[in-house]
Amino acid sequence: MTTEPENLMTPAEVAARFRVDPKTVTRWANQGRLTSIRTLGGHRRYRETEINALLTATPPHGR
Amino acid sequence: MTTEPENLMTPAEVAARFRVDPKTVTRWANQGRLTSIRTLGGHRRYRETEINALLTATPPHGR
DNA sequence: TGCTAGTAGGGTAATTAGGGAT
DNA sequence: CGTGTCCTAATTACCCTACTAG
Repeated sequence: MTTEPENLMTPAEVAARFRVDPKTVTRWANQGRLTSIRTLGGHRRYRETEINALLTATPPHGR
Repeated sequence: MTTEPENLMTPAEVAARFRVDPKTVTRWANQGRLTSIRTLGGHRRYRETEINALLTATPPHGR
């Protein structure tokens, strides 16, 4: 299927994952660093899969 | 739930817990001693659980 | 319809990254 | 060897008012 429904997240939800201000998420979207989908009223929604992919940790390489 | 959201801490918060300069926390991350997650702007966030684990006191082995 | 929380804007202050000298 | 400090550039946080989501 070419049109799979995506789980969307609100700015506040994305901000909570990254521990940043919702405004910062908006800035990322404006800069094109984040895919944003607009509601008819102009509010942004974000793809959950993309957020999870960007949320990668660098684990300690112990010792 | 296979992946639960992690509570993240800012460099300043981690530094306050350890009573060190934020720059020192950055060094720990660069050396791979600390797990770090990056914002899209390059700022680091740290896992609260990991910090708490590292904050465990070494009790005096009394007598 | 009204109501409340959240978001879009824009401006300005505070943090952070990175390097380098100590 | 580890940490704190100085510097500049970049990123993020907080302030406001108006509008949208539900």
